[in-house]
Amino acid sequence: MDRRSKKTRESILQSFGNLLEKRSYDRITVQEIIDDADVGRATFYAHFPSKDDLLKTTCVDLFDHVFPTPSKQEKEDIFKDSHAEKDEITHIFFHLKKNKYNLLTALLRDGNTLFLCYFREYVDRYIAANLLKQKQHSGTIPESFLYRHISTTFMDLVQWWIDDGAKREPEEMAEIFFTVIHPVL
Amino acid sequence: MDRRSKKTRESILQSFGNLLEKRSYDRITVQEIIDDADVGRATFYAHFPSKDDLLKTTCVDLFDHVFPTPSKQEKEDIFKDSHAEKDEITHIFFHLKKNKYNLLTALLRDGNTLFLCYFREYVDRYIAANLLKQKQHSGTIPESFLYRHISTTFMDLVQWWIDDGAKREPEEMAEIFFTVIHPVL
DNA sequence: GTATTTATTGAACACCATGTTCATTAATTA
DNA sequence: TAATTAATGAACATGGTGTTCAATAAATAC
Repeated sequence: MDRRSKKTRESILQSFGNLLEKRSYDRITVQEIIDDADVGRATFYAHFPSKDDLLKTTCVDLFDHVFPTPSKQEKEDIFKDSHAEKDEITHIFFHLKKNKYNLLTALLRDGNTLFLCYFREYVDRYIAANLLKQKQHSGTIPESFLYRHISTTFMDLVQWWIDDGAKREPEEMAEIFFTVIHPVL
Repeated sequence: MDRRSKKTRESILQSFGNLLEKRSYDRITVQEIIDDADVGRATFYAHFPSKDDLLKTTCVDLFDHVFPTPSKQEKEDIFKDSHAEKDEITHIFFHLKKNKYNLLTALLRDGNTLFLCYFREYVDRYIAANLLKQKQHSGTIPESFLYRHISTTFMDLVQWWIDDGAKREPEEMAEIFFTVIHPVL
């Protein structure tokens, strides 16, 4: 890719991230972004068709770092024991704290509907791929609600953790998650 | 109150409700509301300082119908057994289906952040007042997350129920709620 | 090194939505 | 009947999004 394109794109994403830490998404204007990124208006729209698209790209960047795709050696590990499951969740909390933590904090605090949709998309996929391997049908709880409930609980736990300053250790968070979720599994 | 004021106000709220069933909140314009309600622009702003304020009024109207305030004979019932708790939740699901069901469906489908804030406000208050009477401290789960988790689970269950067409009976919903929640209480 | 392609620029523009103002008119209440 | 209160609509200020285009600068191909 052209060096100019790359620089422009990254400058926009960077500025957008900075601004998100100061203002909620709705209250950030394209004008502010391009002023901060120091690019022309037309340039912005050459890279991103809309502000919402910029948010989308940001979310994809973010979550692709956080939720590993089970592609490589892990593909062999289809039959995991429940210990491995806990390690998986612990791992996610590590990632959440390490990669783009400020950005995630800003987006969660904001609570924007679009962002939450992307977040849920990734969590749903991740939970389905890693936590629902073998399950017996519980009596009272409809399956479709159960799946949803697990994703929702995970998202809610992340939000609570970060609201609290992400002070607790990843291991402890995984522990809490399974304490809440295991009885219904 | 002046008959004119009352009529205008109700006409606006009615039209807003109608429109919410067709379009998401963000995509409804004040112009559409006043066209449908057949009132002047200045009149609209004499009644509601902003579109967001109209949403707020709508939410308050809605939730005040759904979540009963424990004011009258119920004040005596402070020491409820767990059977009464289940009846309480059943009761809420009845209300949700009976009162302004279409409006609620529209607002939930939309998923607007502002609406969800009001929803959570009411749910938090309700759960705190009716479900957290006597509780022993569980070991692993921090109390502040537990409270939040119960509210979130309730909201999520309502959303799932309504997405599914609210086909299930209120009693069944209360059953599901406690099956999910009781293990952590 | 020159030519060609590709990206950036900025200013002007069209568009649309919010919320305000005000003088006029109509309904309500005293 | 007089005084108050509400409704009206058109014009307006403001501020945001996204587009266009001709000019310019940088990157790449030859």
